[in-house]
Amino acid sequence: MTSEPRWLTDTEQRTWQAYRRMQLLLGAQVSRDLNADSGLSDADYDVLSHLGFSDRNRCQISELADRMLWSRSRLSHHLTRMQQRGLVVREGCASDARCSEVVLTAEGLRTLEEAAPLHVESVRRNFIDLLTPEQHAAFAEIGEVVVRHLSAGAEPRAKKSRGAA
Amino acid sequence: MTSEPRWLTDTEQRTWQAYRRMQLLLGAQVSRDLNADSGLSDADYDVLSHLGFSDRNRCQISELADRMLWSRSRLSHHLTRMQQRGLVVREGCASDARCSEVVLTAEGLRTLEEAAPLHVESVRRNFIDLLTPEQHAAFAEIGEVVVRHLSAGAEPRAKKSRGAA
DNA sequence: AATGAATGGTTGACGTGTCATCAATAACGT
DNA sequence: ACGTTATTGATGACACGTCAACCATTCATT
Repeated sequence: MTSEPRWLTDTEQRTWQAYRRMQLLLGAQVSRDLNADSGLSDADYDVLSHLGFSDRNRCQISELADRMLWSRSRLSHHLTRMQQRGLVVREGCASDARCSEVVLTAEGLRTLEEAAPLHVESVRRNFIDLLTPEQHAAFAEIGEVVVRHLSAGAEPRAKKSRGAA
Repeated sequence: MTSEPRWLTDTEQRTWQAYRRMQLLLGAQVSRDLNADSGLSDADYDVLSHLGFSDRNRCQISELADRMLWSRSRLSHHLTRMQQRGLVVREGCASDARCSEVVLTAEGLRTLEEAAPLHVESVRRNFIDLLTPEQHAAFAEIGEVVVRHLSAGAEPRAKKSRGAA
């Protein structure tokens, strides 16, 4: 016999339920806002945002996927769609013919700059501003503990930063 | 002029990032475990679980959708797939010919009972057991605050429990 | 009883995410 | 130089969620 299964205590049940419901509702609300405000999906915004913070608004595809914790396939599919909408373009890479880069188009940049403040407001309204400073600290701490635990398990996709390091 | 956009402070940024990453990684890990252990998706487990806690392992479809915070359409599609796999069956309702009920099959029940302890273990391993009791309390509190805020916005789909209340 | 509105549930089309696979290219050992 | 292996990225098939359209039934009003 393996050890008796340990069910969740009431307190633990409460924590897990709270998390699941928060995740569901918060995600839905922020997505809804984003879409209503800017016509973007969560995924769209993530891509635009990551590119906006990248040097010269461009990034190699694999690196972008890694930074976003997305699969390459998912990113590739999504970029195809965003390219069709004129938000980004792919460009070949001179030094390595296998590589491609994505770049924000002018429209992509404009879209991002329009969307960002509204998105931030939504995040504030539905989450950030609901928490006391103490709760911020506590929450961030918890999140980081969990992320650290989960990142430890998955070996970090041998990042061969050629050149530096 | 609308007011100057308030960006997130570093602390707030940290909270938001922690949340997003935790959500991404934790969801992925728990899903992976569930699928590896029991061949079930998150959605599958949720349906089985809700039915398992229902009276006589059955539930009216709309009510189930409401309890799960799913759209009727989503549930209908998913039930079709689960029915094809033999986990649940639909049955008509005597008192109101519009209604249908879903019932766990014997196999569905067996699957749930097999999956549940493993799933609980996964949740413990990747989340619950990483938190101190104080963190549990803090986290649940935060989650509930957010859920309360978000539920307040959405008016609650007038539930008219007719017949067997 | 008859009409129209509301409710329960299904369906199809479409966009998206995952997985396995593939072509092209690079890196490496001989 | 050659062949082998790893890596980058794209693609097709499939599962899933959303949205709008759609029947069937029931309720409300007359």
